[in-house]
Amino acid sequence: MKLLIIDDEIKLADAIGELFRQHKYVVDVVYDGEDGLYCAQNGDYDVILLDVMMPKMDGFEVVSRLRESKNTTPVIMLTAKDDLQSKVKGLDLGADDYLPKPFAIEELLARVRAAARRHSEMIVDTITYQDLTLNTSNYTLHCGDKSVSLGAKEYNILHFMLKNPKQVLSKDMIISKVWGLDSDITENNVEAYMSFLRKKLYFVGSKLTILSKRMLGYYLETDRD
Amino acid sequence: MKLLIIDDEIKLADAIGELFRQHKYVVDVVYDGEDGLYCAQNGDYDVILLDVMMPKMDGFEVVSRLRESKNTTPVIMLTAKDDLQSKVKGLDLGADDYLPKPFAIEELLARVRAAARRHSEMIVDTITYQDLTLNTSNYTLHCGDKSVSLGAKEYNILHFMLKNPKQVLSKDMIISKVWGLDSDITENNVEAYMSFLRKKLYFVGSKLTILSKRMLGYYLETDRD
DNA sequence: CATCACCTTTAAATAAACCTTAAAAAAACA
DNA sequence: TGTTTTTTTAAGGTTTATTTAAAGGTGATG
Repeated sequence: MKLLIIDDEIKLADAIGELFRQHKYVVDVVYDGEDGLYCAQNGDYDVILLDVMMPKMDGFEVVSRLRESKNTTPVIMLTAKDDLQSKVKGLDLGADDYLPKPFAIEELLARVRAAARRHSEMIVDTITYQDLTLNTSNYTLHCGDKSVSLGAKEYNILHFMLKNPKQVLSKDMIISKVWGLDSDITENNVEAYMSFLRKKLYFVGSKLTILSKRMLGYYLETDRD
Repeated sequence: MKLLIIDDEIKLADAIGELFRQHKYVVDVVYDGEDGLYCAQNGDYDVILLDVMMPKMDGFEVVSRLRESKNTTPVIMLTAKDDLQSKVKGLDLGADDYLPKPFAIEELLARVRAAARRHSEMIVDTITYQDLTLNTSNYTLHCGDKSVSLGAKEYNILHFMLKNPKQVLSKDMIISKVWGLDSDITENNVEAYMSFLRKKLYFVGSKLTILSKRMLGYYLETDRD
């Protein structure tokens, strides 16, 4: 659990930080909006606690810019103002929750937990082409109800091919993509991996096979054709 | 609903007691910190109203000792002081809310209700995946009728894994989540903790094991599979 | 149809990644 | 304070993805 606290009231910010550390969180504390925005965009936080009234850049602007940059980390806004107007403004700009100061410590803890829980509705990323689905979060290949686990190199190669289907990919291209430009890997290496991958495609029962075009490279295609 | 009032201003304390009795609460009233602590530890209250400034033992000490003894009954602190410092102090020591005197009757009633509700909602605070249950309020791991206590690092790592099951989590991800971005922790550190956690999973008899994918990371899976 | 260049597959070797453990250091606790 | 627990460091042993190598295919070309 990783938390970012952005508040210019240094003592309060530190006290909250300490509180969450006692609750086993990893906590970063910054004291103004600019630093806050920077951290928010570059650290991988579960929740951000954001004060509204701050010098340089206020909380509204921070949350607004954060959302502009497509960051979806849950933000709980903290403010002395209890008025409906700023509450609505904060929520409209993309905040997830709103807690007027002074707040009860248990409530803060609870809201942070709740926000983190809501957000961690896991996103499983996949790439699909024809009957193949490559799960990019656990490196497995699915086809129908069968699946196989792929090694790092196998995964990278197949990922490359699935992202460029119908293209003939040369061994050089594959080498530079998967091993990097300056590697003393031979083309036989690619050939060996193609063999491994063919086995796995066969194993999961895909209609797709890896075919080669002499001198040119490899591509995916349905086998009876 | 059972309420404990601890306040050395006898008339005020009795008046508040009467008020809550009118609202169907069961109320105990005591007039100093020592008696207050004794009652708080031995009675089963839903909420405790605690004055800060008292002879013998002040409110800070009461709440601090109460929390030391692992009692989690919600405490609302009452005080003449409206300053941030004593507020933060109270909250840090484990109080749940803070109400400066003089206060509006309606607000007091509302806060007591809110505190009681929150506490009862908060009793179950666990993450479960398959046969594992991680208790997030005392950092223990349960499986069937066995359980183990986890250290902070073990807890954070397992928490991260339980929240993202079926995902392969790289060592980098784990390091930045658990130790923070700028730490000079090595990957071997993560490996060591995986070993500790594996022992504990085995100890509680879970069907889940931590598996690793070379070059990619770690994930949870049932062992026979 | 013989040859050559390229491709495929497999099995064994290798080196990098991973695991475990012990012990030192640091932090929490009492 | 001394004691215990947790965290970090370090080292040697194990595993396994990756690489190498070598033996057969394949098909285009003369």
